[in-house]
Amino acid sequence: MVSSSLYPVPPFDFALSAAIFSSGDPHIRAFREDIFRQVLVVDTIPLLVEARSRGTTDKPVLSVAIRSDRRVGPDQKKTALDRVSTIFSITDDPAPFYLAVADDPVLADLTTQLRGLRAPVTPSVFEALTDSIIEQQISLTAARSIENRLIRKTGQPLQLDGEVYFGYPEPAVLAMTSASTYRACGLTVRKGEYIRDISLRIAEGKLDVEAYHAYPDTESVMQEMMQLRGIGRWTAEMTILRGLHRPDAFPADDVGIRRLISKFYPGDRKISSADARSFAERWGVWKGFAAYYLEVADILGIRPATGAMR
DNA sequence: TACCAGGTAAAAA
DNA sequence: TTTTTACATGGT
Repeated sequence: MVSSSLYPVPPFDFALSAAIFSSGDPHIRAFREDIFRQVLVVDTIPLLVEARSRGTTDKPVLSVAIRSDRRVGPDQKKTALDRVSTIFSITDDPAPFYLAVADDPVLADLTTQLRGLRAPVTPSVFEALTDSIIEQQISLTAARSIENRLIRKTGQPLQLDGEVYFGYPEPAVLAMTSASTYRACGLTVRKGEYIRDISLRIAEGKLDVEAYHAYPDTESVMQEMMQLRGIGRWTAEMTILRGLHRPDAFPADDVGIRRLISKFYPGDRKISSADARSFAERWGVWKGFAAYYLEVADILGIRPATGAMR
């Protein structure tokens, strides 16, 4: 076992940032008893990373243990640590975001109550993309159960201490996964086709979704992603927010986000996608992070101290 | 039981 | 060109 420390940019609240994984599958990715666990596949070797806080919100320190059934080299260790840094976006400075929403009474209060919360990022763009496809239309609970079945069925297993953990399947694996397997995991036949087609193009080297990180602006990524079958505006925005960690990606078509705006900014009627899109302009380039703070506040039952009307 | 839930592509009109 | 429909699971 290898252990290392990471030093996030403060303020960083590890327990708060990891809370979203509290209900996760312990053999895939979960936060239990103050420890975050996830399998990362590095150079085809599955590693179990265990991260816990050794510091405070203002002096944050993350202790990361890396476990495997094989020998872990220094390069693999570094890659795994980099991915943990990515997952919790520890190099982000929250200050500009907090400053930008200071004029919004609701967000100003929520960013105070949730100080140090980071929006988690998937270890790869590919993972954000496939998860977002699975989450189309159905409830998050239904989607999570389908995602977990697919990962257990196709992901790379890692045996440690009599437990079996699963890493997220590589594109090459999902490219070879049969229609009946996707269907058995609970995906629609069509969603299985979307994921398999995209995975195949990646495996063949005809598509590089990880390269989206280098694109200069969110709009250019959107346009490119929406050329892919199965990727509409909602899926592109969800993927960019969760996989690229771009603060300005805002899925205005999302029924959950619209419900959150209605809840935290009570108005006289339900809001449309267009309403949500124009409403979010108050948060400027930070609209995606703002939506995430609303979501976590909702999950944790946190209410703003001061009410605000639209 | 029926209906809705972080949509999308394809068929029908 | 615009509108309608099929899809699959989990919760209410």
